[in-house]
Amino acid sequence: MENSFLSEFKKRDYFNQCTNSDELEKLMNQKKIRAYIGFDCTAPSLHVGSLLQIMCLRLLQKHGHQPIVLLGGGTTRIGDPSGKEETRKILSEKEIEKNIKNIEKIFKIFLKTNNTKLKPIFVNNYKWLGKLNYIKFLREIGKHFTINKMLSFDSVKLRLEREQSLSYMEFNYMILQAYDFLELNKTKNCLMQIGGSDQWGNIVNGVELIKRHSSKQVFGLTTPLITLSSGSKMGKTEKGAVWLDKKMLSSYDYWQFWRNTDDRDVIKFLQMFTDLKIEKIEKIKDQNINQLKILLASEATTMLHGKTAAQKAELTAKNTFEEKSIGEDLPSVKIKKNELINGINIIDLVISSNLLSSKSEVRRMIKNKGIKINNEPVENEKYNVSLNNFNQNNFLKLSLGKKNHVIVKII
RNA sequence: GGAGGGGUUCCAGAGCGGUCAAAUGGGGCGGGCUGUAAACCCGUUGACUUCGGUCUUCGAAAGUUCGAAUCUUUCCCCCUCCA
Repeated sequence: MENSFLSEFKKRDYFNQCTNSDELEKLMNQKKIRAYIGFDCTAPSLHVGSLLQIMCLRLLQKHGHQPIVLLGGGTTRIGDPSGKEETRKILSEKEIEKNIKNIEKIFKIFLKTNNTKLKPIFVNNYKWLGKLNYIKFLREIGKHFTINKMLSFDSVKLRLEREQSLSYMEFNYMILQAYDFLELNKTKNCLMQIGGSDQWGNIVNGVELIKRHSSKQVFGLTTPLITLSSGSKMGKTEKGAVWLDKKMLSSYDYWQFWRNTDDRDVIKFLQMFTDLKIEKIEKIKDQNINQLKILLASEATTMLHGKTAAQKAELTAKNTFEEKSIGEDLPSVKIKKNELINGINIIDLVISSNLLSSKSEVRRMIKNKGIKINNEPVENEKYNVSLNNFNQNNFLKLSLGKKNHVIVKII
């Protein structure tokens, strides 16, 4: 019989590779298991690039399996060479600890549950990696790895082929990740590791290490690398990374990110990043594409920021784009009434509203008709904004291009 | 350790004494078209400006020169070949 978790995993296009599909299927049909994914803690938050992995953990939960979230305080101190062309900067201990705390919050939102048996288990590998004894480690763990094989892994091979230096420290990363899996297997009875396709090598190492060291069978499962139809990487926009954190990216901007999905990616994203049933998506997939984008945006935003925030974002978007009026969820800046008596230069207003940071750029935008006040392009950089520009509610809409709007309020 | 090649604006990559804030391509941004999409077309892409200019940029520092991204010296970093 086909396993429900794996079957949905595949239907939603999360599946890339598995170390042993048949056996895993048997196991997951027999009992509920624990599986883990490791996350990098180099940034103060995660961004959409990690969302697929988070969704995998949600899916585990949905099918009654318990997720383990490994926040790699230890491995972040080393740096994964997979897919990296260069050694990346090493963060201070303090920064890493701070990042871990912050990232944990994200998981508590996505993996919220009342069932204590399914609550995510948080582990920090610094706890065990931090106190490793080098000699003991080499004898117990190191002996299971051959250099010959390690050299053949893409993460290492590519770096060497390109003749980019790979430090001994980074070279050890894969061993440490394998050791993490072993440790989690021993202490938490973790039977599976999931990861992006770039983690395949690292995951396989863990599976093999456990087989050799403990003679147990565990599994590895990877998700595909999501490529956008436009060819670029998922999760980057003009404004930078799409963070999964209100403080770093507002719920409105998050909603907008999904709303602006390329037509060709909409169905795929509905499958991957919403909880909508596959059958339902199948049914609605020929509906108006813009309606589907709104659905996608609202579903994705609800999951992270809650229903209220999602509705607010949707309403604001409707007001802003369809009715060209003002939505309350738009960012706002306040301005003192007495400053307006003599008028404020348009350039200064744009700068103080944080739409742009350089005056030259504002001038350029004005030349290109990219700055608008209440939907009217500003024609001259010497334009003065005065009380006349505000509506009866003391609001004014200041726009940069079509998508960036700020409400200016008089106080 | 020896011999060569190189470090240029977000990236790739030209320039090799003045006409260089630096070709070209990519990316970004803005405008047009549209559907807050894609494709396409146009503009723009160091900062400040009283729009005359001014200031800071071509690995770092010092020097030659009226004048340097371009020449010299020292230093730092990367690559190729030899040992």
